[in-house]
Amino acid sequence: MSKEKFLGEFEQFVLLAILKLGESAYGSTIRQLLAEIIGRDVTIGALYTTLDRLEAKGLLESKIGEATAERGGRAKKYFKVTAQGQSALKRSKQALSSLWQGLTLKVLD
Amino acid sequence: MSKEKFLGEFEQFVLLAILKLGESAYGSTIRQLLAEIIGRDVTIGALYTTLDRLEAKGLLESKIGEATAERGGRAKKYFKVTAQGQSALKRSKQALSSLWQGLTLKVLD
DNA sequence: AAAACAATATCTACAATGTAGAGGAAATTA
DNA sequence: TAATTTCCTCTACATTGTAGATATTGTTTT
Repeated sequence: MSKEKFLGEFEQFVLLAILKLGESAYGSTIRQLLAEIIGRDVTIGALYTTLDRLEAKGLLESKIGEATAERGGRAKKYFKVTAQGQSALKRSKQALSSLWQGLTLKVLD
Repeated sequence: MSKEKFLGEFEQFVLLAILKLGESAYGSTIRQLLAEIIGRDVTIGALYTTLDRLEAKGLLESKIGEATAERGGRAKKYFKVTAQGQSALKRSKQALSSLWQGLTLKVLD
């Protein structure tokens, strides 16, 4: 089926963050980790838009958590990288590899 | 002055390719090297559009070569990464670093 | 139970980047 | 000067990036 599309860079970051977060990946935790990884802030709107798109493409799946919050608030939506998401990421990594090596060797430091 | 914008991934690849090509960076050589690096074809239109945009942003500069061709044809347009281009790339590399390391550690192989 | 509050997600819009392909320019050669 | 070759320009549209305002859904307060 797949068109073997390539992931955008931000998409890759998002996927990675979710992978790292494991069970606790939802909006604000993702956003937080992302900020650390990327080194700058990410607005909530930017994040959710990307999350939705990745889910639409089948690279992520989500489930609404139970509303067991302690201090009120809407239920969290937990995300998880699908198998398809993993392979997409794996492919990206391939291409990234040459970029990374190139940049590393090519002075720039 | 700078808005400190981030480079797109394809833009990074293009910049790197030009850096690697040195004196001989023009349309078709860039396209060729890019194909190797990225692992898939890049249409000529896609390439020039990006080249132009990078130049407009001051990350690249170009000069038309002398028409000393051997078998006819229009003069080549040679590209070169500016100092500004180098630093932009350097900044991108920073962010890429965490992505690359994350992907490397996070199994996926 | 209504009002205020808190935590989270959805929607809408627009900007930037990615991607293609048809077509135009300039030089060489027949 | 017409044909051929090599290369670049233009136009258009798709995808991804980014933001902010707003809606939902619980809890706590009054």
